[in-house]
Parts: sequence; C-alpha cells; structure tokens
Amino acid sequence: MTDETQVPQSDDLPEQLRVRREKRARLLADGVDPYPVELPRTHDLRQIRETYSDLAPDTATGDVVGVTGRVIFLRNTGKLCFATLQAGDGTELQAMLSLNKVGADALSDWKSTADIGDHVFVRGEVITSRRGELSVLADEWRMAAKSLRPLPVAHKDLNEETRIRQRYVDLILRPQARETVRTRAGVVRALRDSFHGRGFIEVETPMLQTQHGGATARPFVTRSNAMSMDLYLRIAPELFLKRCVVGGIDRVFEINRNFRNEGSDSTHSPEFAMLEFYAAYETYDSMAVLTRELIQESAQAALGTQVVTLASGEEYDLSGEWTSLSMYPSLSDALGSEVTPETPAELLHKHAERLELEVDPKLGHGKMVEELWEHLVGDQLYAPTFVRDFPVETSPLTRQHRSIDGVAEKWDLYVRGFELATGYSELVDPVVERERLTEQAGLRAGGDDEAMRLDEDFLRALEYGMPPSGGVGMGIDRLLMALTGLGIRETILFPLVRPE
RNA sequence: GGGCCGUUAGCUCAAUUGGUAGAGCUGCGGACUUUUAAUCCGUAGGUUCUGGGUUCGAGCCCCAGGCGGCCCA
Repeated sequence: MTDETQVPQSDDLPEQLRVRREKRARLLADGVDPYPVELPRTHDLRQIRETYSDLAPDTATGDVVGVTGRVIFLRNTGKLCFATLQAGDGTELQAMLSLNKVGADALSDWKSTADIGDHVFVRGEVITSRRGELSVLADEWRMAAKSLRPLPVAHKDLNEETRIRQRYVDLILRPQARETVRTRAGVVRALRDSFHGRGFIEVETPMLQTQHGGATARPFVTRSNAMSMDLYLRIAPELFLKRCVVGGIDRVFEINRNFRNEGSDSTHSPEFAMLEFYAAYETYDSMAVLTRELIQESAQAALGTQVVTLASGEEYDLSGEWTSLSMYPSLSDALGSEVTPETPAELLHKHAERLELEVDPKLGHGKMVEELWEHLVGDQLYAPTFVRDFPVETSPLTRQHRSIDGVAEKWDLYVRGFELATGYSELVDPVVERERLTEQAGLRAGGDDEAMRLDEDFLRALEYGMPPSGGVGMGIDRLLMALTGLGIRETILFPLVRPE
C-alpha cells in the first residue's frame, strides 16, 4: 500500500481530481483501505434483478445480500441517500442508505467520500422503494475502489475521439459500446461453431513472417534482434493456410489479425481481424454458399435474426438466397458498350475519360475493369451480392475460369456497397503459380511496392500437390459493420490512434 | 499527399464588430427519510491545443505546428 505521505499534495490539479485524491487519503488516514482486496459479495446485480423481477412497490423481502457496483448516479438527501449502482454488463440496481439502518457515522462517511464513479459494496435487505424501484437497503457499505477521476456526465454523448481514446469510459457510459463488444464476441463464437460443425480445423499461422504474401498490400516491417533480420507483419495468412491444405488439413480456418501499412477511414484499419478458410474439393461456387450460411448463422446466433437492425435504425435483410452477377457483363450493361477480357486497356481509359473518372494512366486492363466496375456498378450495390469472375491479371493466386478465357474463378461479396468477403477456386498448379508470382516479382522490381514476392517455400509446397480447393477471406470487422451498420472504428475496441 | 472544418472549465457546449470568457451538468458548502439526470440556497472552477506575429487591447485577425473530423487523390 502506498504510504499516504507519498501522495503529492497536487495543488495544481483541477479541483475535481484533487478532491478525490484527498478523499482517498482521508480513507487511508482513517485506516480504511480504499482498494480492499476482497469484499463479501453474495450476488451480482443481474442475479438480484432476475430473482426479484416482480416485486410490488414498498416490499420488504427479508433477504439480505451483499452486492457491488459502480456508482453512476447519486441522490443524497438528509437522512436517506440513493445511489444507482452499475455492473460491468450495464445492469443497474439502486442502493439506499438510511440513517436508522446504517447509523449516523456510516451515512456521513457515505456523503463525504462516495462519488459518482466509485465502486462500492453494499450489504442489506432486498426491497422495493415506494416508487417500486428494486433496491438494496443498506445496513453496511464499504468502498470497493475509489475513483480518482470524475466520470463524464452521462446525459451528453462523449465526442467520438474521446470514446475511442478512452474506450474504458465509453464502455462505462454507453450501452451501445457494451453491446458492440458482446455482438462481436457472439459473431466470432458463432463463426467458430459453424466451422466446427462442418469439420473445419482452426489453426494459427505466423503473424511474423520472413516474407509477406497472400495479398497485394504494403506490409509493416519490424526487426528481429536475435536473428539480425527484418521481419514482416503478415498482410494475409493465405500462403500458410494453403500449406496446411497441402499437408492434409483439408478443411482449415484461421481467425487472426492482419496488418497493412495504410491509413484508416470508415472502412479501413491498418490492423484488422481476418477470417480465412480453405476446403479441399470445394469451388468458388460452393464456398459462396458456405460464406452466406456463415454470415446468416452469425447474425442468427449473435443477434437472433437474419433481418438485422442497423445503427441508423433501418432494417437490412440478410436472409435467403443472395443475388450474384458477373463482372464483365454487368460492367458492359452499365457502360452501354461491351467489355470483355480482350478489350484493350486504351479503350477502357477512353471510357474512364468520358465518365470523368480520374485514374492512373499506367493502369492495365485488369485494374481498369475493376475501377470502372466499382464506379459504375459496385457503388450502387446495396443488397448482399456476389460479384463473380474477375480479370485474371489482378488475381494472381486464383484459378483461370474453367470455361471463360481471361477470367478468374473469383467472387467478391458486397454488402451495402463495401467489400465484405472474397472467394476463389484456388490456383493449385505450381507451374502456373510460379509464372504468376514471377510476374508479380517483376512488377515489384518495377516499383510497385504492393506487388507480391516470389515465395519459394510456398511454391515447393504446391509442387508436392495441393488438392483442388476453394478459399475465402472475410474481414471480421467488416462483418460486424455489415451486421450493425457501425463504422469500423466502432467495431474495433481499441483502434490505432496517434498518441495524445 | 491536397482542400475544408473543428480544438474554450472535469463533461457537453456558448461567447455579437477585436473590448472584463459564460451556461447546463459535474465539484465544493448547506437544507431535505422514498429519490430516478431529485429539488432548493450558496459557491468555486480557465495556459481559450502549442509557438510566434499584428494591435492600446486577441478565444476571435495573420504565420507555423499538434491532434481530430469530413471530402478528394
């Protein structure tokens, strides 16, 4: 325990911080531990609420309980004090301290030391007040943990920055913040349940990698002192999960963090949770069905419905079959002019110019098709939609379509205009894969620092033979966005922010 | 990377044309034995994000920077 004399007499602190430090010091001086190690709690607040859900006003149960909670409201009168206690899950219960039950000293201690924000213990009879409020009528109270900072006022919203920087305060004050944490946990748990029910094995693959790959993105670089080498934080687990499939883990999934060295906005975070799963003898068609089922089962398990209510209040229907459309035909329709994998890049640039869409003039056919498609079609999509058959050149790890030249067996799942998941019939021919990665390495040498590297060990694994497989990647944060309508920074408990 | 907006008390926000920086809640002192954001009386609380500049005088105008938000690339 800190010696009281070591507590600085901080005259320069704002009054409200100073006062609480003085109250802590006073407790210590009186021989009372403001942070006791243990309290004789008999029930949590939820248990009390559930057990005594139907008491009439002004009822005395005769049952004595010991409860704890954070004081969130105080209504002190002369000889009878009320406090609303809040449990971590947001459950509230009223504590009443009356002169004739706790005595003059305890009541006066309460008034002079208990503040909003403090954790307190109250022992007493379960009763209802005359107004019918379920309460514990104290015959004893103790400080459980003295709060040294005033809680922000509960009746005005904290500004968004403070909510993110001090998420602990956000969680105390805002039911929606607590709800989001529970929903996220429920979704992740539902995903795992769904996978386990379908014979998938969960693995954890390296997040520190000597070579990054599996996506086109810039990595974070870090340094191993012991190995005297640079390491990369992974941008995707794909190449390791495929090694798993080569090794016979035929149905495999991983839920873990990816890191991409980019800025953040309402749909991007440099650190984000990713689900990837691979299954031997499946294709992008069957994986699309599985992906839909996973999302629907998550919604059902975490929210109890597949017609979810978004933060805006509107309803969003995830139930039933979802539409799918093909990239080249849908782009052709929107453009009013046929685009195929043979359409030269120059012509696509002319289309972009006509649409006053600014693009990098160096972009080739594949990226131009995707740019135009996103602008003309993707931005308009609202209902869940699988967009199928992407240009081969922008999907180096994807299998060539079995019957359409120049197109890859890849889909993207769009929900309310943003990309939620992407699925493939995986490329498993090691010779073609080597050609594709060699091309990427060439782009890299040419200055494209998002292009992929040649991963010899990955190619060696493929050379042992990978069964035909389907694979899917889905952002967990984005799944939460889809189910709740929240921005990505609300779905992540502690998003990256610059230091204050 | 560019543009625009914001940054004021513990929290949420005001402040006219450049002229003593205010309110609500919170805090502190007091009254009150059935309150529900209790009420009533009294009272305190400020490096106006930081650093420069202009001016008799700057929260406000100018310059540079920090942090945040939105839009664009």
